[in-house]
Amino acid sequence: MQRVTRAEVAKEAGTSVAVVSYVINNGPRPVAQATRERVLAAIKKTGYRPNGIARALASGTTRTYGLIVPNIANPFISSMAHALQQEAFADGRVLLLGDSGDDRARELELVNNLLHRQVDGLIYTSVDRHPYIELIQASGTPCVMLDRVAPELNVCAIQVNEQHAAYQATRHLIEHGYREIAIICGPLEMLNTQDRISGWKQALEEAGLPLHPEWIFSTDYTRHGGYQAAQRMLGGGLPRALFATNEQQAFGCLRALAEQGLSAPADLALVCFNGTLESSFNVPSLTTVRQPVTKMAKKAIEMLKRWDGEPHNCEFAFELEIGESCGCHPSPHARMSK
Amino acid sequence: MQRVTRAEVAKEAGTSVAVVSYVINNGPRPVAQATRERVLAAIKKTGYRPNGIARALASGTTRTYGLIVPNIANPFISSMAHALQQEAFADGRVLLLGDSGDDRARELELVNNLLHRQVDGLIYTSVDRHPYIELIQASGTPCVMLDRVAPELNVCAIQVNEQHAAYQATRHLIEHGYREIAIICGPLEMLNTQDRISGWKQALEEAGLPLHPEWIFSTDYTRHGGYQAAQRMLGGGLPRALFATNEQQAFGCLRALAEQGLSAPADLALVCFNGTLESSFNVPSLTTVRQPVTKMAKKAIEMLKRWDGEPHNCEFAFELEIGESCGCHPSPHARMSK
DNA sequence: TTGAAAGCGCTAACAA
DNA sequence: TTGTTAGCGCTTTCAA
Repeated sequence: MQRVTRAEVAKEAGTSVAVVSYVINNGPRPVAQATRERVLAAIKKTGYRPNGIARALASGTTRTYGLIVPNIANPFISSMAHALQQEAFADGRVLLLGDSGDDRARELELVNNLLHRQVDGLIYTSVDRHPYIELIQASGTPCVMLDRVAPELNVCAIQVNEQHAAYQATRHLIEHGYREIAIICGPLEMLNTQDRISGWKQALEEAGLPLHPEWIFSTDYTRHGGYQAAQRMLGGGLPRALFATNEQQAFGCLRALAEQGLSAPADLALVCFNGTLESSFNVPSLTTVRQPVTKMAKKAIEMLKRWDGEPHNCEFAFELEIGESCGCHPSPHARMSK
Repeated sequence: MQRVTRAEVAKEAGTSVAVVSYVINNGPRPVAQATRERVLAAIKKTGYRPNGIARALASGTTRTYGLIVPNIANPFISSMAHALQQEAFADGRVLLLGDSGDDRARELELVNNLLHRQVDGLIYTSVDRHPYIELIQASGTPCVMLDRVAPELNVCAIQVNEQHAAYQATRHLIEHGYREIAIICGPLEMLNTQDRISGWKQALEEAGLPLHPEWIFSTDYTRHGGYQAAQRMLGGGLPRALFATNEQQAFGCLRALAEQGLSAPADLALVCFNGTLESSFNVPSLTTVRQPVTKMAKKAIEMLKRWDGEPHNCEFAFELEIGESCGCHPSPHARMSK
């Protein structure tokens, strides 16, 4: 296994172990050019590799961030994870991945696990937006939430204003002239579900449009959830437009529609939340609220680096990406039937 | 920060530090019931948390596996990562995520980085299937490849027989009666591209069908790649059927078709490789080669646990999931036009 | 059943 | 500029 240690390199180079460290770390002490070269030669000759664990123990930093997410298989989350890893690596760190599998108990285990591992920071999205903040704060570990959490928890968070985004998305449907606008949303007890519903409501009320409570279809944030919600919707009077609160629900919904011979935007205009590249390539492409994933990732890492223990809340501007599903652009389907 | 150490717990409990360890680890020595309770009380009182890094240094195991992938934002890969994390966690370990960002140089950095971190094992998919095996073997770190690699590299690998899968997928199109069958594939220098092309060829030759070299559309394994390849394809004489060598290429292709008012399976029958849940929910759903992700993840972790240094190669059975894109089932589109 | 103490491989303060 | 050495917090052997 990993046999060679620093002592052997020092012996080989005829120096002390400290000098070997100075060479490897480019500090904190200067090393004479000649000595440095002897050390480098010795390292090459022995095939020495510094032991990251020993280093972490002595230096007090693991050069590791923890990332806790509900489910890495969600494309929005994996694209965020991708961006975070790129940023973290630029900072010389790698990510310890904690995938809760949409399970609250598992999430708790992961929080504990990653804290024990002395991560230098934690980037955290809770399964149900009831995060285990006390644990993290008690450990003194820097932490950035990637979600809205209850304001009374004094935490750092990075997010877009989801209520406003939901409002804008719904506004967009209203500006199309649609008057019957339903919503497929996540579990009602989740804070972000509540935000998105409330943005939707606000837009409807402001426009003096009917707000049918039976047009709130709560379900999981999954394709299957969207599919089932849409089936329930199809069982009643079909609204003219729909706001789906994530991309996967939107796809599930489109599938359910198609199975009844219906499609967007012809039969139901659609906008959704947190679109990824999938939204742009889908047929029809989806009109969607886009979060600036790369910028947010950059900021998250920066907040961990400049940690001061204060609860900063950083809000990012979202973008409403116009696709074909709302009816703005002629969709390929439409062209097809020409 | 993390103040409390084992020494304080020992003092609080009036025992030695060793006993505290015995209690925490349930061994290797038995501890008297009364003592154990005193220790547990002391732990609770002081809020002590074992330091995972110190533990790793002393015990020689980090309880961590490294995962190196080309890009976590690829849905097939993220679903594999999800499954791997679940399995690893059941084994008391977490994953260090190394996302190469489709960059070969970055991949090398990550391999080195994770090896230095003394991961207990490595699960590795190379960007271009030319993995840095020597480095890993030199470190003695257990490693399982999730890809076919050159047979002369003596490594552990888990995979489906991609050539055979490509053959079966193409056979399926042939059995539909299609005679003009193109392929959108990845970069030609990649081993898995070659395998998939060769399965496609084999099926065509066996059936005595024409094999036009200009019907091999090589591109990136991305949506955009598939999109561009399809545009090139549309510029020439359109084949009747197509085998896309991953799911993202298939989606990109469908998009390009739609923009010309064409769709699958009516204008072009389509099968693809490595479908995920997206394939099933897409309209039309995709006929696709499915890898048994969960089983493969289980096996990968097991191989790392039972590491013996021998180069085992473990082949899994794939499944051809029939969707609408090949023309087997009436597609929602078809129904629509009824 | 428990205590003392020798590492694990490195960082960095202190001395020279 | 370089060498010596005391930790970092834990595991585990050796003695008691």
